[in-house]
Amino acid sequence: MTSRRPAGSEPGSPPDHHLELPATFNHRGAEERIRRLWEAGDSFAASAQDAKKREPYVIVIPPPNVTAVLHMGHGLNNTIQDVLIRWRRMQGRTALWVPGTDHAGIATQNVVERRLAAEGKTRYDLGREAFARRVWDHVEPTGERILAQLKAIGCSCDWNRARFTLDEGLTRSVREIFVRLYEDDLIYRGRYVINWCPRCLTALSNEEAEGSERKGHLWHLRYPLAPGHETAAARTQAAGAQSVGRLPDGRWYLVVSTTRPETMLGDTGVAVGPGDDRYRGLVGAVVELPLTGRKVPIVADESVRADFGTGIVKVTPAHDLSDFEIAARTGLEVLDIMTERATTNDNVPQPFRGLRRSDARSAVLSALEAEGLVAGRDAHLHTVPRCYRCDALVEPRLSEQWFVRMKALAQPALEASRTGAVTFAPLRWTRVYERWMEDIRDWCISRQLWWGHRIPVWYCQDCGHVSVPREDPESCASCGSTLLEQDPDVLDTWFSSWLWPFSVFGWPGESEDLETFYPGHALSTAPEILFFWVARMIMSGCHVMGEVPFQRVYLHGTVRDTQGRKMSKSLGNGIDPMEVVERYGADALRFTLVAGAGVGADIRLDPKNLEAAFAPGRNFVNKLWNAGRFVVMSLGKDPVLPLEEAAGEFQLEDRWILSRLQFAARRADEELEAFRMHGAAEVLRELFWSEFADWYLESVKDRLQENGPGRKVACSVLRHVLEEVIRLLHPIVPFVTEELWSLLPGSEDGDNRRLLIVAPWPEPSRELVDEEAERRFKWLQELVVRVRSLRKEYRVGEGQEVSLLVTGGSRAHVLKGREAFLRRLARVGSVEASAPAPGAVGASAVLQDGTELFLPLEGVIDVNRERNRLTREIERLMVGLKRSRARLANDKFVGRAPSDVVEREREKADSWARRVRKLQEKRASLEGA
RNA sequence: GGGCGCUUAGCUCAGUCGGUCCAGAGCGCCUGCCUUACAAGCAGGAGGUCGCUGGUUCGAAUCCAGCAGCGCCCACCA
Repeated sequence: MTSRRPAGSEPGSPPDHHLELPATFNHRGAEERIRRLWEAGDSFAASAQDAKKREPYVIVIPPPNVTAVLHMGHGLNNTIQDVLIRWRRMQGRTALWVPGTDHAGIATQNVVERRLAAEGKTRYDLGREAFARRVWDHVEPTGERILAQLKAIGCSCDWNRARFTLDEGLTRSVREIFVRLYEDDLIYRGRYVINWCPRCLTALSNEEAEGSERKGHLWHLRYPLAPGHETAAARTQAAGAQSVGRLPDGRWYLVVSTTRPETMLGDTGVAVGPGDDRYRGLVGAVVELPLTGRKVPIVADESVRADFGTGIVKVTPAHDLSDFEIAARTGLEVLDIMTERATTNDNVPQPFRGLRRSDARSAVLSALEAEGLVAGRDAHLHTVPRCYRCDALVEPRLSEQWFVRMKALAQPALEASRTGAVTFAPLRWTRVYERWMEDIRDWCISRQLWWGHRIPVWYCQDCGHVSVPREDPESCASCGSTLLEQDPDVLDTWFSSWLWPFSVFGWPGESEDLETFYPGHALSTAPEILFFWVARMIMSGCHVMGEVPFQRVYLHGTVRDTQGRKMSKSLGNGIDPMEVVERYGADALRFTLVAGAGVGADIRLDPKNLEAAFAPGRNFVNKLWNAGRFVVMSLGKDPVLPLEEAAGEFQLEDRWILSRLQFAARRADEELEAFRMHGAAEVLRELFWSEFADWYLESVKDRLQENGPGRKVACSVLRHVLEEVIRLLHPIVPFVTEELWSLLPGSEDGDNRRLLIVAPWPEPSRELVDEEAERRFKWLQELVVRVRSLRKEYRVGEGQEVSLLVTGGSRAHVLKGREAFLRRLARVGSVEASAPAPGAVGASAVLQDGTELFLPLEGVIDVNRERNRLTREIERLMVGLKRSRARLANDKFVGRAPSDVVEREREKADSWARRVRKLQEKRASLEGA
């Protein structure tokens, strides 16, 4: 067998073509350069023309908010999308990924308002137009940076198609859909109790008011009955009701319970349950509302439950949704007591005007207290709604707003899920989606903001005519007056996002793009916006385009810190993806995220230790780079034999790795198909690292030193497998693979003169699957590992070759001609198929198929010394073991010591006993078989 | 109040149809190696009653029931 010698040291050895490749992948230099190559090659662009030749595959990006730069959640989301897009592109699809950003109404306005506040100003100081300019000034650079960041992590979007939800085209889409829905009576204006954020000063949709638990009080208030209704109260008390009584001045009162006493100023009635016998006599009576002196009626309503509080409820229709509904059913008046100009609100008695909510509460309570009308209070845990953008307590408030009628829109979207036209991964989200759709409520879309799409509605100041036109009107369509005023409000930011899958392709209006690229295929996003966005896109898609906007929805997990908290700016536990890209490279970021996140599973990363958090990706990329570097250097400049021509000369390891490659390629496809990106990453890591690098490369090193057919065949396989591995890994780690691709010498089909990004995805070949080779090689692997293990056990250094006796089993013949292999991988000098001589000293092991290995150790190690060492160690252990056993045999110890101490003692003894047994076996093997 | 999810090695997590990938990976740890691809590495190890209790089955991490702990979503009990 050829002994090892330095490459290029004599004629006949491989050409010395030292390529000066650095030992680590220099991501800082390479990524930018590779990105330019991709862009110069127009690799990301996809046109309707292309799609005629190759079937399209379309993803529209969940447009990041222009409020701020990207966080790790975006890193995960966009890596997932890019993996899908790159994979499909290599499969030969016209892969189109449409990028863009979202104007994010409230969120963005808040950010800019906070900045103004720092300057001591409010938006009113600037006025509407100047404020809007100010927002644009913030949004434009941020939007640019977001797109640059997406590029930095390797996203292969068609950048020429980048859209913004507030750009001209999308504004047209918003206008068109608003007008259409209005014409179809699916948009209406009405006075309802909506969620009002008193900090953002705008209405919110139901979804934008998030429930949060809060400790508060349940107050019990006494409401006196109006003169003339005493008999009703007396009858009630006679019937045994506890919540009716008499004040010192003789007036009768009822006790009502409320968590928000200040709203009593807006009460217009009191309600009891219709089936509540205690209060049957009260219905129809009149209460004199304290502090205001208003006379309000007592009504019966089925929403009032007898078993909560006193079973009597105050009704404040303008400030509580359920009270509003009671009023609607019973005809109670609606009285708004919280207005922006509260100081002039005639509904509120003078002392309580112009107060904040919390001040109003204490003022009302002390006033009631003074009149002896507070019966008491209980601690109470309740859920209060908060603004999803600023966390302020949301106020239910009667107000005139625009709504979308959702029932009809939801029907086809619900159907789409039930028929499987759209599917969710993980599957469990299907039910969540359907339940929401089933009892969907109307969508409040008007916002009292200045940043967003202005509501396209004009009110005639002369005749009151309301017009909702496609073009801005000059005069009233009804009376001709030019005194038109546009609705001051803007639309919910999601009102533009929900059109995204078709608005980005130029809707309204026919276009080739729309025709070609709608519907798309997959959507990847966070489950938080399932209702806000995903569900609504499906509704608008079905309604406008008659088809769901995508077939598959992948809802990925959340990026959290080590404590499981969601990463957020306010907690300061975020990780800046750009910092990771800078330090470890985009590939390291991507691999870590992809490999770390199961389907829909959260991913935990330590923001305080980026080094550890991204080690999996960084290590992998480095390994990939080095294996690639080794192959490139080994191949040299000589032309590489096409694989088909080498086929006749394949060695066992060649057949093995080629077979494993087919297996991994097939699995990778399956995993990606099911959105199991982590599964793909794992399969490919196993193939590349544990099989190709750890075993195959080591197996062929000797052949590479030759100069002849053996080397040629090895080079051919080496090159082929690396090339395929690089293709398979490209969607996950695009930069380092593209770099290696460019370094690989020209392949048989010459297609690596093209960029890897557009190279074909490997097709598993049935012919290269070789189960026999896999079995044999697996056996060899086991043998090598056992020999290494024995060497380690008996401290036989790697500098020393051992000989090996092999008997039994069914595969010993596989060893024929594997001397070089065994020497390299296990430092085995010679192999003999024979039983050890009687009395031979050595170590033995049995493989799974029954093959017996015997490693003669005499002469290799000092047997006597090793035996003595073992004896000493055994004796040392025996001392401890005996003592331990003695304690366990002692009834006093077992009886009195705490049970966990006894338990630990048992474990200790067991573990000692095991070790002693092992060492005794070792010593026995040294005595000779 | 409803609904959903999670609990597997010290840590973070895979585990598809119940059975030779079923007890796995990465990180960490121990031991030995700077072996000319890679110390961000190589080789050899240690480490887990798969949350608990029952049940179904020839067979359960996997299916069923109950329990415990954690987390998420939805909901107008004032």
